[in-house]
Amino acid sequence: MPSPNSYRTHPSPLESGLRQDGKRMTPQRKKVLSLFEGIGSGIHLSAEEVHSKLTNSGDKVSLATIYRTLRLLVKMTFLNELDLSEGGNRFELLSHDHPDHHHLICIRCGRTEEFENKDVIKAGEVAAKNLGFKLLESSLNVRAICPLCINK
Amino acid sequence: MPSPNSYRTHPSPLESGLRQDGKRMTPQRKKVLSLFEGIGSGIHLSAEEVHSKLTNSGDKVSLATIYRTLRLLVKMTFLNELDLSEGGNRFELLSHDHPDHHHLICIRCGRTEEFENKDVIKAGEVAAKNLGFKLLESSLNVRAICPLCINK
DNA sequence: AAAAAGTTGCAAGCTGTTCTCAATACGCTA
DNA sequence: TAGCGTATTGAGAACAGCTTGCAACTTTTT
Ligand SMILES: [Mn+2]
Ligand SMILES: [Mn+2]
Ligand SMILES: [Zn+2]
Ligand SMILES: [Zn+2]
Repeated sequence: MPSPNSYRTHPSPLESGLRQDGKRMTPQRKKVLSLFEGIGSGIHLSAEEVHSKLTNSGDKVSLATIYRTLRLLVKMTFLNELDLSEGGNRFELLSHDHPDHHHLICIRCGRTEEFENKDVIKAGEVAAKNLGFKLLESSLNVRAICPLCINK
Repeated sequence: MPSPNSYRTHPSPLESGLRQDGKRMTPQRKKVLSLFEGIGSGIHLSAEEVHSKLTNSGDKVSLATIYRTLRLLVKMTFLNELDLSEGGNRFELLSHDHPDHHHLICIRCGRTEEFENKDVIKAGEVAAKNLGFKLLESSLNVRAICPLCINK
């Protein structure tokens, strides 16, 4: 009689995505994606932060692998990569309800808030069209000072 | 009889801006700003490019000084600093007729076009206001592929 | 079981930028 | 216009963030 573990379990989206591209599921890849999934959307982590969060929870994944995995997960559209300027790029879970949001960043403390705006998306589309460019993505970064940092 | 040079000439905006802050006018600073003024607005140069343009025209300014000067000129609002991602920040003459324009960047060849859009500016203002942030500046970067690069 | 192919960790390397510090230049004052 | 105090420079070391080469290791395929 087969043990419970011998039943083939449904492959996760990550696993099937990897498989159909000749790539392999590894513990490292699962850990990185799980971290983002556990933490939820709206959180913007640097590679270093991903590394130390995993390290702190006892999972050792080398920084090089973190970088490789983040790149892969972005290509696979599990994550979104942000260039908020100041101190390295950041990554967030790609949320399918808010795919096209923008960011308001406090340049003092780094606090980052999200917002959506149809006109901004339109503006990018119009600009690309007018000049005959094929649009990939547009991102609005608003640099500002948050209420807590204003009098410092 | 005084030579023509003995007449006190009007200090340039650069010079007077520097003076009132205890800073000094130097040939290096003048050269960097003149390069941008000569080249006109709408050109987005990296620090390396500024360095090699000056070097090629016989003016030797160290790269460290280029970086220091660019930072200074940004603080003095003669230049605008752009983070177009990919390969270093860029600098442009701050044009007072088009202070708030945005950029459409070809990710293949780096060609960068400018456009203006009132709604984008509004979007940044609204977002900052809603969250109680003090707005500094907002920039929309549209990543795209230009007509020349589309079939490559 | 062996071979093939993908992945990892480590360390070295790279790029863009800042910093350290001795030498130099600027601009005020006498 | 010589002298002085301070700002600035150039050269290179240092740094941050990220990528790469490679040997060891882990799947997967045959
Ligand atoms: Mn976000
Ligand atoms: Mn511009
Ligand atoms: Zn803040
Ligand atoms: Zn192009």
